[in-house]
Amino acid sequence: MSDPVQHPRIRPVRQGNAFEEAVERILDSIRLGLFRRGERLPPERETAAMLGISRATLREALHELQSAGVLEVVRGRYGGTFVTGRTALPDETVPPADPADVEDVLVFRAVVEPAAAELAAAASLSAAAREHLLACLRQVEESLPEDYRPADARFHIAVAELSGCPSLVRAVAEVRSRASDLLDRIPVLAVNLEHSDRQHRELTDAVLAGDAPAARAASLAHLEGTAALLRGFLGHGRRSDDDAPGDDRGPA
Amino acid sequence: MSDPVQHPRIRPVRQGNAFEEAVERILDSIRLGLFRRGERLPPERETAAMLGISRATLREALHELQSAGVLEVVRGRYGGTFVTGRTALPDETVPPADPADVEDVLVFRAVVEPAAAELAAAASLSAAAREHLLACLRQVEESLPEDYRPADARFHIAVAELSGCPSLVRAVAEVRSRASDLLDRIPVLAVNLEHSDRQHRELTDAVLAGDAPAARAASLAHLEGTAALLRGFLGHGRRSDDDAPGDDRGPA
DNA sequence: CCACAAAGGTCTGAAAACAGACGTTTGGCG
DNA sequence: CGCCAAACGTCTGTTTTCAGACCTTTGTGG
Repeated sequence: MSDPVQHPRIRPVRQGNAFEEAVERILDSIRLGLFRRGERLPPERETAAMLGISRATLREALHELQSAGVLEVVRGRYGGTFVTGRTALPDETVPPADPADVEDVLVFRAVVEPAAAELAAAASLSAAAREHLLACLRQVEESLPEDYRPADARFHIAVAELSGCPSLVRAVAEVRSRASDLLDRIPVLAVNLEHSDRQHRELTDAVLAGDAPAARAASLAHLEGTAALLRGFLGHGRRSDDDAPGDDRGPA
Repeated sequence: MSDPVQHPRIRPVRQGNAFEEAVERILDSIRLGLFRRGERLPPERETAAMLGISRATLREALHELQSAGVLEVVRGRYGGTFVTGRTALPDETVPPADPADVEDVLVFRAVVEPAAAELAAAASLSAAAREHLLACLRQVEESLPEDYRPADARFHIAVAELSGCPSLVRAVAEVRSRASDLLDRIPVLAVNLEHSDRQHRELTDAVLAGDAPAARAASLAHLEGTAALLRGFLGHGRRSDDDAPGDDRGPA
């Protein structure tokens, strides 16, 4: 009763505690490469304001992350909350993935990421923006395998940022976080990284060249690898082409 | 400092009270035509669970909506919480729209709605699903002008539901709600409705025919009307074509 | 007429979250 | 050396939210 898809707005206004949610968000940001090893989080008051929670609640979250070894806190001037690089929580259990959820993530991702790439290519980019994109690209290429995922995520979010559409950036970041959760459940093959790097390069070139259709196509192609992997390990193998959005890249 | 787009995951875990948020969500659902005049909301316990809040908090929200004349409550068996049709809160002030937000809504909408239409067309639809879509279409066509907006929203959400991707449905519903807020700020021209109805018919036909590219194109074309309207009244008139996503509908 | 089902109505004590003032540590600068 | 700035650290009282038991209303059906 009460199919949730029939009530898309009647859904949780919060997921669990403010405190747990804060832990998740910060961890997410680290796992997405938005805060890197050695970097400092914004001051507590600022972070609390960004999260819309009180400083007391934020501090609970920071303590949790601190005792998990994810963050280190330094007092005094030029102090702050620093990222260690560790990203595992002690109590993390990995429940089996729901195939419907896998499909949802993959489809939604195939909607928002290519669109973001297309918009990024269509936008007029400042020199600084171009440089930033290239920097993110280099960092993926130079990252060690264990740091690959965050660098990769950060690169893709950087692309989305160039779209100039904040809602789209949020959507990309969120779906990517969900995808990462799923990817954590399956083994990583180093062979794929090189292939991935090539695709990143293509995507970057298309964006910088202002070639929107090419950027869209490159993004889609890049997603297909992950999609196949996840569907193979976690889904029920529904791989017909006709549920892929944006299949207008082929001959019309 | 701390550009929000740089921290897409560090954003409010809640917007205001649970109670206010609940009021918003329910009102949203009514405005989106997901609950119609005379319909009954799910039982309090169920709604509270769906919203992830306690029943006490939900009841605060219901009381607010009740005293605003939006809801009517009937006790006893076959009782429940019923929608009156009124959708205005007493204290609603309309702050000027932020042009950046207008642009964000329009762009994001142009990303998710055409994608949803495309997926809906590509999906294999049950007879019931087809019938539901047609029913929603008819209800838009038959709606009185003052009920047009909710019927219209419901139709578009129905299309999104056919995509089979819950995240996409949520995204469509949310962005449509934001767009409605903006549309409330500008005058409505009855002339447009007929045009709109034609486009709805085209979209429906494409979806039912399984013609994904046509569905995408129809959806995009339909959005352009609203987009032009909103940009004209509220934006700063940036109307170059090259920031429209999915412009692959024209000759490549 | 009575029991039951299905809804809303009420109450209470506990837990979570908040706001905001105030304290402490540390490094730079004059 | 002493002051200041910019962080984190602590505390207190209040408000919000929760969980869950229990009550009341009302239509149906035996």
